[in-house]
Amino acid sequence: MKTGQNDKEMQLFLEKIMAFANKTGIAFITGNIYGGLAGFWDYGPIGVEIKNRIKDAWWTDFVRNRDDIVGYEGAIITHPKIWEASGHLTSFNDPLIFCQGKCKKKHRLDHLVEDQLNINTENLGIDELSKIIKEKEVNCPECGGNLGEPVTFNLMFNTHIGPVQDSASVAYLRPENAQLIFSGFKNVVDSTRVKMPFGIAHTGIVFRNEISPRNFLFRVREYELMEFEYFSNPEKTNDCPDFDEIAEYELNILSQIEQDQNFEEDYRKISVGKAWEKRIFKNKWQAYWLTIFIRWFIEALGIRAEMLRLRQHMETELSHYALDTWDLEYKYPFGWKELMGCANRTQFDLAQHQEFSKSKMEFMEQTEEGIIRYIPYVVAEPSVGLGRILLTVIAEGYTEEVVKGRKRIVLKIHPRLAPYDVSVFPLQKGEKIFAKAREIFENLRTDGFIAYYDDSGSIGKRYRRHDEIGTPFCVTIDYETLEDEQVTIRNRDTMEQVRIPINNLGEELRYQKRNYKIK
RNA sequence: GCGCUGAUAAUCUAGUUUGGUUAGGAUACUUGCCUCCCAAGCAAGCGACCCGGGUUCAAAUCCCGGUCGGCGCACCA
Repeated sequence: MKTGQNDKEMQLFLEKIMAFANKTGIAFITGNIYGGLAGFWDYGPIGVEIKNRIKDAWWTDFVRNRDDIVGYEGAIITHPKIWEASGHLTSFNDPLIFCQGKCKKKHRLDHLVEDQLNINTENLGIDELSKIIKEKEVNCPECGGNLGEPVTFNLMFNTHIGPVQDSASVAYLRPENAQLIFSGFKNVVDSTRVKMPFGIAHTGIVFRNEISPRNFLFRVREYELMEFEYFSNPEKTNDCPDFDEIAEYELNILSQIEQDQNFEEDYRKISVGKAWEKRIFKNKWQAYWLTIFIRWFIEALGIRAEMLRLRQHMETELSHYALDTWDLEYKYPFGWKELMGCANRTQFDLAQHQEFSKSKMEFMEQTEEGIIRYIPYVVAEPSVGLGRILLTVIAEGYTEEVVKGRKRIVLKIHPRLAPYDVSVFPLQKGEKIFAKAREIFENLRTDGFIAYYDDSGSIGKRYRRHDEIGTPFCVTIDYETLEDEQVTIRNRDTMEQVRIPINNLGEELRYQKRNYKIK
């Protein structure tokens, strides 16, 4: 990670991005007229467009355009039993105790009892733990101070169903979407003709009562997750027919090995095929999906390859349900951080739901030997926060250039993600030229483009305004247009202009959008 | 959540040390004039001391509490 002066620069960059997002109508802290609410964000007119287009790109590429993934959307307020089965009710409820002495530090009550007294705490509740601490007169391990009364730290938001608020009416706002996919698994299997292996995709808002929200849109308490669970026959978890097609793809990797060795570089380069041969990945499908997503971020969203890496979780880092987890990390202004997570969740969740609900979670498959039944195995769970992609896309795209001695701010984002496809300007004032420009603008809209019309200020000012929000193309109508039926297309990144017949306009814009390359 | 630190218009900022005039400037935005292929110029307009309490004749300025941000620690199923 960078140090010294660079740290300062990076920090200033994040602050610049936040001010930029505010100025251009991308994102605002919610309730800011009342001072703001930490960890919750509102999206403005430009932000909501970019956000929706990112979501649309994801859904189009991973659900609509694939034969092996179907969609699902669960309820936000969830059946409480789901979180008992998933383990969230125990692992999201941490018993904590605060030092009342000098250091004021916070300790996990269960860890304290385990470390200090060597007692297994697995089945002990907060009251029992508290009693043990008092009986054995355990003090703060940091400063020896007295410990106060324990509190429960619940990372799930809860609410009550119905007007009576008692313990029987408690329900939780979902902290992840995955459990809605698992608990709805039978619904999908029974209502559609899915064949193994296949995925169930889900997008939607989740709620986590994070302790300290930080870094703009990065760590927040309410955010939209886009993910799918990819299921396989547990006997065939490495049967990945398309793997060979991507085997040569070069990945930036920081596996457990490099982290154990305190590897000095940010990552090591290796092809996914070689990494699989060396069993750096534990599952072939997981390697496949991680590669597909790396490629998606680079090619479909325009993120620079050197800003992305795959980092494997250390054994101690793994969640209770995961066999192996990889983070797809982006080099944010505040360091390498998770953009997407991809866990191998095994059969854990479906088995849990089978046990708790008494419903069979088995999948029936017709094979040459006859019908076999099994609990499907989740080989990969690519799960990504929409807000984090938005932050990444803005951080990647935000560019300052000097043009003729003046600063030009350009949001160089992929045209597929831009809030407007095209903006239409009449070059001069005049009724005829306005009418022509309006006509072209309306035709572009009819033709399926998200278009904007602007006739205020100088032409240069209009270009700059659209550079800032990332509009990739501006079409200018001048007096000659009225004679020769030609218009000028101006490119956001290069500022170059081409003059083409109006009849070819839609086709040309579509071509340029499809073939867009970020330098 | 703890510690350090900060908060002046949509944005950037002067003023806060040492309380005292109508809180100054730049950018952006709106309107008009002029110009028309890269934020030109001129004129006018719009717009702020984070919230609450205290001290004082008087608070943007001093004190206390809160909110929000940044950094460090902790947390990140």
